[in-house]
Amino acid sequence: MQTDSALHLRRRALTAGELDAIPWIHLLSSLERDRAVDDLKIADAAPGEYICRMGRPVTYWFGVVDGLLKMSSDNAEGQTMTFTGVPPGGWFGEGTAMKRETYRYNIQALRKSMVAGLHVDTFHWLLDHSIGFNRFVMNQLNERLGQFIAAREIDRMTNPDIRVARSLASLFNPVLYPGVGEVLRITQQELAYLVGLSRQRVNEALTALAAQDAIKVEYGGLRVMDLQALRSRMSFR
DNA sequence: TCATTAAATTGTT
DNA sequence: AACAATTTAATGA
Repeated sequence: MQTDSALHLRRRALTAGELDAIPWIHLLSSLERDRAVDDLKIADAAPGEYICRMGRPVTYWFGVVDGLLKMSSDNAEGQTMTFTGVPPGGWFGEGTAMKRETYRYNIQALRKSMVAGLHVDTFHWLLDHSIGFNRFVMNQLNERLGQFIAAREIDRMTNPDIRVARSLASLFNPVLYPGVGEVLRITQQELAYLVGLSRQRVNEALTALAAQDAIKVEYGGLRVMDLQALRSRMSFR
């Protein structure tokens, strides 16, 4: 299905819109920003294509400009476990980039996406020079920790409605994914892949959530009406 | 720009 | 898993 070759990042000038989709770019001084922009590469990822694979040495710190990615890992039995989706505005791999280790998970495009990459060396240079960048990364690590703890809870829930609600809530996380905003572009099929349910069941759960005015179901996407309701949805049915 | 057609997505069984 | 209904994207005059 997908080729084995690494994602091909090409260098080109990013448009103003693409730069705006990079949340940390505005935290830099003009000097730092010039250096970052000069190094930034951009790539299109086809559906199913791998952005990075477990065990490969870290070369880039990645961010989603547009589209939707899936973060997963393969356990000892060879089964694939999905951790989370990565919507626009999300950056990942900072932990491994800091330690210059190998990727600890796979990142795969769920649909045609646009991915930006910052070379690890530049990533380290920014850590050494920009306080704003450090703050961003620290905040990022902290927020993701919270998200992964929440993900463990989600995994232990049996009720599909709640699983869908909580998974959605984490995709709408404004700190980790500032590019998402009010409307998350995701099909019910894609959400089904992420949550690990059938599309039918996801559709049913979404209809239920819409009936409670927590979300609005739109063609090719979902609109949050009440993020708090998604987060705190408890089991009662 | 509009009308037609194909493709994607959704709702339902 | 299959189907029909609906929405969007693509095409070409």
